Amino acid sequence: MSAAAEGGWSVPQRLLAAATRLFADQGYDRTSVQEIVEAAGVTKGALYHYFGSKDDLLHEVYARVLRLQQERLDCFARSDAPVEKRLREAAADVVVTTIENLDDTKIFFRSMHHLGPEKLAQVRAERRRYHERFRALVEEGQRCGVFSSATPADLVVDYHFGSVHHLGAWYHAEGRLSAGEVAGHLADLLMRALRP
Amino acid sequence: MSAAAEGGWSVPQRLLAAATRLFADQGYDRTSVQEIVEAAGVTKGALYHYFGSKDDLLHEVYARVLRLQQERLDCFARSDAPVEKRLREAAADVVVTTIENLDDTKIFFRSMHHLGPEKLAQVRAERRRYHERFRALVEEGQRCGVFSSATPADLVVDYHFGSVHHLGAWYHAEGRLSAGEVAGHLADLLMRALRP
Amino acid sequence: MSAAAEGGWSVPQRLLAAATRLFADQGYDRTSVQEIVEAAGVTKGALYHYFGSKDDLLHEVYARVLRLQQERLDCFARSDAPVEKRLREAAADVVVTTIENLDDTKIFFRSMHHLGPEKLAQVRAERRRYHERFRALVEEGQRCGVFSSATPADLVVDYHFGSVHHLGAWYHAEGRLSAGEVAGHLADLLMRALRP
Amino acid sequence: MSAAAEGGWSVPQRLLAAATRLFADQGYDRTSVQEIVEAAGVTKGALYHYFGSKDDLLHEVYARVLRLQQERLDCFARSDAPVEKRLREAAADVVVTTIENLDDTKIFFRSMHHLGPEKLAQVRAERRRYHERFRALVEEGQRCGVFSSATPADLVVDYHFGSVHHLGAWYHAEGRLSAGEVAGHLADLLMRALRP
DNA sequence: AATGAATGAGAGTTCATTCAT
DNA sequence: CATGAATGAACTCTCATTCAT
Repeated sequence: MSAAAEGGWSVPQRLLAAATRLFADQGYDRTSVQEIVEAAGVTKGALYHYFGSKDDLLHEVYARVLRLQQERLDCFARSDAPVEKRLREAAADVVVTTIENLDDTKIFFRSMHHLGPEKLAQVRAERRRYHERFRALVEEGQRCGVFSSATPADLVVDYHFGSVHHLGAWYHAEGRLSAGEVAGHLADLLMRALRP
Repeated sequence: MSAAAEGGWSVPQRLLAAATRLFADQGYDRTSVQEIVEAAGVTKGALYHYFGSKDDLLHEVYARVLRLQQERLDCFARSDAPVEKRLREAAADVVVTTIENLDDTKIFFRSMHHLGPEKLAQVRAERRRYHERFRALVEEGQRCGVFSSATPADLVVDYHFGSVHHLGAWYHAEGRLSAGEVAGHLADLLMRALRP
Repeated sequence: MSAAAEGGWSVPQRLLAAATRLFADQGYDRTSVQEIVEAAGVTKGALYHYFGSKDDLLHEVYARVLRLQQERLDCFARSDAPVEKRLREAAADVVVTTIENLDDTKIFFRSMHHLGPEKLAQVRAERRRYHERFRALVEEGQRCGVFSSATPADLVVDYHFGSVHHLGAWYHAEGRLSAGEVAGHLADLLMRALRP
Repeated sequence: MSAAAEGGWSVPQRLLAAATRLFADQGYDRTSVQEIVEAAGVTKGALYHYFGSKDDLLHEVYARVLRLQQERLDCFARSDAPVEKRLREAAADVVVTTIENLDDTKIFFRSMHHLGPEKLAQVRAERRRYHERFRALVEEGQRCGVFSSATPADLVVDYHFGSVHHLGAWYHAEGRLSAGEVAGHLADLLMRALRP
């Protein structure tokens, strides 16, 4: 009954959803715990019953994004298609999932430095694994000769992910291009830059 | 005499320098006015004598970055070299000046949303002009046929600037590559992505 | 079965033991109900099933101490030994039982003011009876002339009990002196101070 | 002018006085910062302008008591009177000054454990020096043979100071005995207990 | 008998800003 | 020009207690 109230979501789900929206809109520091609990329709005590701190909420958002992206990338990387197809699809997919979770991603890249040291280290470690898996695809293609080796693979990865992070700064759902179209274009740019 | 003290810098200069370093290291919200004045070796009264508010300090940092980048871009765009040379040099130069002013740039992209509405509008307008001038170069090349038209010019610009914004997240002065080398690689990637 | 678990103690006993240790170590205000129930291995609901409030736990500790001390004193006072022997034994015994229940005694003297008014009055009344019974021994000796009458009896009692309260501040079980030795010395000091 | 307001006391003095009274009446934990600033007629900001924390206020009270007692004891100990006179006067004086500063002393013995670890260590070190100076007097008399050596000197000191700490529990200014009378009696008890 | 989610009031602390000097 | 005392509102977080289950 009380679970059915407020849209059938549980209290921690509602809190996480409210925090995500507010953190994305206003930034972590500019969002008060009071705003979050009001948006979720609960009291402060309830928040601290489920989350140890405001920091914890942020960490939960990160965990969700990291898990999602890691799974998608694994999926593409493990395919047995030619490496250029695998990289292209991974490069496009990270754009689509970023746009589909634009709030989470905005928070991710804007508020990461607000995490405490040990949580930050953990997030960074996961992030690094993600980057390395992506870089491995680039290096594989460079070794096979299907990609140019003119640019070090890690710079290529940073180049592409730079544009992915930047999506939050300009992409709007009501804009001219759909998520898929943007993804296609950005993946194209990457593939063309890698042509030997 | 007091200007000669503390390295010969004026009080407002010292305040701005201290604020820049602290904002870049800790973020705008995490930096207190008290920290700034202590780092600058003055008192709060002095800060409020020269700057209307903490917000004003942030705005000054922005103004400095915007002015610098605008000037550099104008310089390259106005040259009468072939468009591919002009774009390549502009693309590389924005990387170098970003790295040379990495603190300012970190602040720029991380704390923009802390500005009040009217200042934000002003900054965004200047930023848009900058983007458009850059885009004009891409479009000029596309019209001439020296660049591929497969990707809309504004997406190309966002792709490149994405990687520029991202520099603050990974570039370290003590790293493997010099600013010039990174700039060369990133400009290369852009030019290769634009090959017809 | 659940009584046999956790060392065969009942839930209220476990709660009282946990509360006693924590109150003595950290003080009443610094100890949260959450800590108590965790230390006792039960939940908050269980605590509030057996005790009306956190205050009640404190009161139970007091009741235990008061009952114990009252009984011991009665035992010595009712003996038909000479008054100097009765007083000496009572004075030494209160030291030993205080040391043997040092946690309870620490709480008693440090947290008494946390009780509500009516419970406080009740505790103080019992405490006063205890003092008066002790004082009666001193006065009896003074009337007989075996003790000096230079100092009013109530001051003598406060003098001795002051040192008893103070035990919690310095006595450690691992120290140089056993409880019995300390008791002997303190009782000696009292008796010597009372020599005519 | 603003200094003349509120009785001519400075803001930090008023805060310290208010805190002392409230800590003595209600205990440290039961006294809120809000109560203190209201009693002092200032705002919370003012309190934190002068004191780093609520803890700091407590520490200031301690520093005042410690300084006072140390000075008085030094004064008596350095005299060239016979040791029994020096000890008697010191033992009586600590009672008088304790009664004259009963609020501070209550706080001292009841709330010491609320200090943070490093401040606590500092206070304890000063306290120990005080005890040792007192003990040295007892030992000197024991060596000369004017005091009995039946009880170890440190136990004697704890015995006396126990009764001093205890004063806060029963002494009232309106009571039967003046501070000087109580001091005389307690010093008498000590000296008689030390008779060979 | 026992759970644990949820409350709501209040805790200590921070901070940008003002203003008399 | 510059000081620094003082403000007042907002901040994150804690906690004893209740109640439906």
